[in-house]
Parts: sequence; structure tokens; C-alpha cells
Amino acid sequence: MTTLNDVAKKANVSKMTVSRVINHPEQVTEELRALVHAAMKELNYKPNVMAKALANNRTQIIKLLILEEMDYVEPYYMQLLVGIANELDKHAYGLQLVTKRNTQIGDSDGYIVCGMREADYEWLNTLEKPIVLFGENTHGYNFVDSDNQKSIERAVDYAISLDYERIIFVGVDVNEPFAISREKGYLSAMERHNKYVSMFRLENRSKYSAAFVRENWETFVPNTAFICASDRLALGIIREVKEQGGSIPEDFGVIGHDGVFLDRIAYPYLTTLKQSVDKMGAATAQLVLQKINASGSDQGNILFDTELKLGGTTRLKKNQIHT
Amino acid sequence: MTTLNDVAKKANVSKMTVSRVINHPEQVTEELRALVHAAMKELNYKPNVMAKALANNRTQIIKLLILEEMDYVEPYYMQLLVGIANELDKHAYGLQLVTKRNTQIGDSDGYIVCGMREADYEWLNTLEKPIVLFGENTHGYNFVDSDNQKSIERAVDYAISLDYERIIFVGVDVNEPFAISREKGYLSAMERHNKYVSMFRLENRSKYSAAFVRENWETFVPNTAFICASDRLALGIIREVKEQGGSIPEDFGVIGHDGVFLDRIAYPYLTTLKQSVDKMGAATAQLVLQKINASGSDQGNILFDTELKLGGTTRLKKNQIHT
DNA sequence: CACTTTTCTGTTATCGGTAACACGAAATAT
DNA sequence: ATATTTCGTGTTACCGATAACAGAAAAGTG
Repeated sequence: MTTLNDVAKKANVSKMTVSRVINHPEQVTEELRALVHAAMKELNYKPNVMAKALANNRTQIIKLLILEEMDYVEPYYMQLLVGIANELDKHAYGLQLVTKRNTQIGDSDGYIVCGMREADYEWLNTLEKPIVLFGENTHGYNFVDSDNQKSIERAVDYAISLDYERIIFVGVDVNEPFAISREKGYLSAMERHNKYVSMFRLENRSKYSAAFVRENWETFVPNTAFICASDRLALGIIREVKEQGGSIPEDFGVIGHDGVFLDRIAYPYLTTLKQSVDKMGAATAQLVLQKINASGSDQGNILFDTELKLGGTTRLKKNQIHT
Repeated sequence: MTTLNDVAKKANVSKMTVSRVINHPEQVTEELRALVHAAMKELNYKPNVMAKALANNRTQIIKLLILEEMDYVEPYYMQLLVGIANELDKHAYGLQLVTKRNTQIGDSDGYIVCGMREADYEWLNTLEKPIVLFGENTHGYNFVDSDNQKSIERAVDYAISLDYERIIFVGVDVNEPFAISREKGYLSAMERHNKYVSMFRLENRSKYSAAFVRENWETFVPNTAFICASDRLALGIIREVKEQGGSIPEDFGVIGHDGVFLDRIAYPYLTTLKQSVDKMGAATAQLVLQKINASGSDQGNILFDTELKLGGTTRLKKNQIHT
């Protein structure tokens, strides 16, 4: 491995100059800068991350805290992880995963936290390094999330544009900001369209949404769309509507939310609001790193739009050809 | 942060002695050892990983290479990752994820590789640090995997013990060791039971196994069990058997393989061979670390047994009560 | 008892970087 | 023209650990 020193000799300068070229190039004359760059290229110099970390009193490690029980972890976590890890990689940062079971967490330069519940916030305060959350929150932590409200609004608009008469919202029964935002999206869109609202909250498992359909089947009339706050719930709806003999998508439309993996498991493929989870992961990583470099100061939040991904659980628009 | 030096002062020894207590305790008298330990505890000393890494010319980083296209990545990767990451954490190692898109991979102390295809081996040889594969292989790389052959053998045995008359194997159509081992398991069990084999290979997607059932429905007679090489294939089988009006589990049994996530998506829950993916991940991590400490020398392989996890897609045994 | 060997602990140099200071040369001010 | 500042670079010390060597004390030997 070539070191700063090797480059310095090659370029006939001190290693401090080389270091400066890398970290504070404006402090070095253009002439020397060019020399050093040439030497670095020629020797294929790669900085030693550990040495840098030691000198800067950094760890070059970001901890990813997953506070949910792993049993309930949605498949999109994998994509999230890949997004985060790839981004960190680019900046020579390593990732350490911390799940609920690891009680003690070692040293790091910053944290990314997912699966937060209200109960966790107090504990979160005890962490001393910059923190970014994956998922909206009302506690002032910087976060990255989908624009949940807008997302559901669009789903409602879309369902209505397909001439579904009744629009039912099947939400998840947790008192968390993302769930509330999705409900808000439903309510505000319904108000815009001047329609009667019909909203339910269920635990986020397909068997509960299936049971929900079974128990209320008689109250559902054809030409209804179910807007679901998760693909998981949507899956149960589809299953039981079919079971009851309802026809999808003619009499009953179903739109899910998340668009990672589960929507492709459904048959037919689920129409869903797809989150760009990998991009969101990358953005989250960037946000922590940014926050670290800014000594932990506020860096704002980032909201991503979801993408309406059409499957076979909603009607085609007039004149539309199925792809 | 307390350093070696702080501890040394507290214990009235040189920092070298403290370092020895940590790394080569047998070289230090019991007396001093106790002193040092007391000082470490009192000051709550945590070694600085970066400094250690620098001194040892290590990076404290393991790269996880995922060579599959992320679209096809099974949900169990998440569990695997958690298993690996938790284990690395314990040993102060960080994880870096490398997917196919990152062409150039930075420095690390070792590699864990998953999703290997035959075509990748040549490239793999160019890596210079210890490598452990997740997944059996015939190229001499140390690996961790499930005992695929034994696993399917047990599935066949179990299906027969439930008095299913015909046993059909639905394998995945790739020429990889894991797939071949699973086929072997089927063939050897069938031979033991002296039964006619009936084996198929399909691309690993539920729509293909569903199509398979649809196209061959007339050739299937009641009292048949489908042993599938993946839960994904099993899902398609269930879906189409139901569609065709076959009754599960009375006339048709279905057993999947993997037991992560997908089996719980199925309705009814799938009977499947569950891999302890998180434990396997931990074992994989241990194996690389071990290999690193042994300067890359051969460390053997580790095979895990799968666990038969009963769902509603197989009959109950006589006298068995459904839990 | 003197002489070698072993055992234990401390000293020094090093890993590959960076910050803080030092210092000569060039630029600006008086 | 001299005093003062700015600029650009090199020197030194240090981040927190470890290996290699050094040297004193203890143990073993004849």
C-alpha cells in the first residue's frame, strides 16, 4: 500500500502538503497541487481510512438501530439497508447493525434509527452522536420518509378517476406519525371529492384484513376501492374478497402501499404506492454524514414522493392498454 | 474516553503491560493482571478500535458481497444480514455491503460472499483477503449452508409418514450446488422408500409453479404431496391447486423450503423447512474472523440442519392436535 | 558462588494520518 | 525603504494502540 509519505517523496514535498491537497486544497498552490495529484495517480494512492479515523478521532462507523422486533420487519428493510450501506461505502464509512437484542452499543460517529415507537424517544435522547431517523416523527429529529399524506391522497384520486364509487381506507392500528399522515391523506382527499369517509384501523397483518373483509362482507357493495396503508393489509383484502366471490378489479379495487416485494407476491400483482426505499436509504446515509460534518447541527428533513405502480387489482382506465 | 495510558497510570504500570493483559495475558503475572483488570473496570476502559486497527494493519471491516440481482433477493437476506452484523459487532468489526453495482471494492480484512454463480468464481479468485461463502460450493471455498440434501430427505420422509401416496419434487432450475443437493435429497429418499420419482425444474417464481400446476393438472391425482425447493415455488403451487379446486391439505400436500417470511404470507401457513438464517449468518461471520486470525488457512465448512415447521398445507398426523 | 537462562516489565519506534506551530518569502501598508 | 501582514510550506507532536528490543530480577546450573 502506498502511503502519504510515498506520495510526498514522489512529488518532492512534505507529507503535510499532500494531506493538505486532499483536505484543504485551497491552501496549496496550483502548481504543487498538480504535482501531488500526478503523484497520487501514478502511485494509485488510497488513503488509509483507519489512520485518518484515528487522527480525526472518528470511528468511520455508523450504527443502524432497528428497534422493531425482527419478526415484524418488512422486506423493504433489505433495500433500505442496501441503500444505506452503498452510500456509506462511498464515503469510507462502515455500517454496524444494532437490533433490540444488543443492549450495549459501542462507539460510532452517528446513528440511523428505524422502527421508532413513542416509547423509545426517551432512550434515544441519551445517545450523544448525531441521529437521523428513517420515518417521520414529531420530536424534532431529522428524518427521511415518504410523503405519506400526499401518497394516499394520490391513491384516492386515482381510485376515483377509475370511477370506483365508494372508497374505503384500511389503516394500520398504531399511533405513529406515518400512520396518522396516511389517514390524513385519505381524509383530505375525500373531503376534496366531497365523499363519505369510511376508515378502519387494523393490526398490520394480512389475516386481520382478511378477517375484516369476512366479517363485513355484507356491508360492502360492488364498485368499491380499498385503499390500504400497507401491502400486507392489501394482501389479506385481496385474499378474502376472492374467497367471498367478489371480482377484482371489476367490482372491488385494491391499492396497497410500500411496493417492495409483497406487491409481487400477490396474485394478481398489486396496484401499490411504491417507495423508492433504496434511494431513501442513500438519502438517509447522506443526511447523517452531512450532520456529522456539521457537528450535529439541524439538517432538515427529506420527503420522497411515492410512485403509483399499477398492478391487476385496479381497473384499467378507459382506453388504457395493459402493459 | 479513557485510553490505555489512563489505565496504565491508574494501575501504576506501563501501557505495554496493559496491552499485554488484553492480548497476551499469559505473559503477565497474575498480580499485575488483577491490578490492571481492576483499573480497566474502574475507568470503564473500551479499547479504541481504530488505533488497534492501525497498529495491526487491519481495517476491522468485513465486506459482504451480494452478487445476485437485488430484484431476486429473497427476504431471508435480511435475517442473514442481521446475523452477520450482530456477530461482527461483538468483535468490533464493521460491515460493508457491496452489491453488483459497486464495481470497485475498497479495503477490508475479509469477505463474505452470497449469491455466487459459477460465472463469478474466476473473479472471486482475484480477491486477496480471506473469503467465506454463504452457500455450498465445489470450488474449495469455506462455506456455511443448510444441509440441503438431508433437509429434503426429511421432507420426503415426513410426507410419506402422512400417507401421501405420490411425492412430486419441484426444484429450481439453476445449475448450482444447493439446487443439486436438494434434488439429491429427493432422489435418495425416494429410492429408500422405493417409490417412483417425479421431478421437475422451474424458474424460481411463483407464477411459473402456478403455471406448472395449471398445465399438468389432469395428471395429478389426489393424495399427492409437492415437495418444493423453495417457498416461492410452493406459494405458486398452493395458489393454483386452490384455483383448480384441489383441496389442501387433504388431497394435496405442499412443503416449501426456507421458512423465512414467505411461509407466513401463504394462506394457510406453509409447511416448510426452516433455515436458521440468523444463526447461519452468525456462524458465517465467525468463520471469516476465525479465518482472518488464522492468516487465511482452511477452516472447513459448517452445515446447519433445517427445522420442519408445520403449517396448514400438510395433513395432521393421526392423533395430532393442531397447535 | 559466579554464570547462564528464563521471566517479566518497561522503552522506543511505528502504523498513516492531522492539527498546531514555525519560519522564510512575497505582498501590503506606512 | 522599512514595518507589518499574508501566504505557502515544512517541522514537530500526537491520535491510541502494538511489536521488537532492552534490561533488571528471579530461577536454574555446575
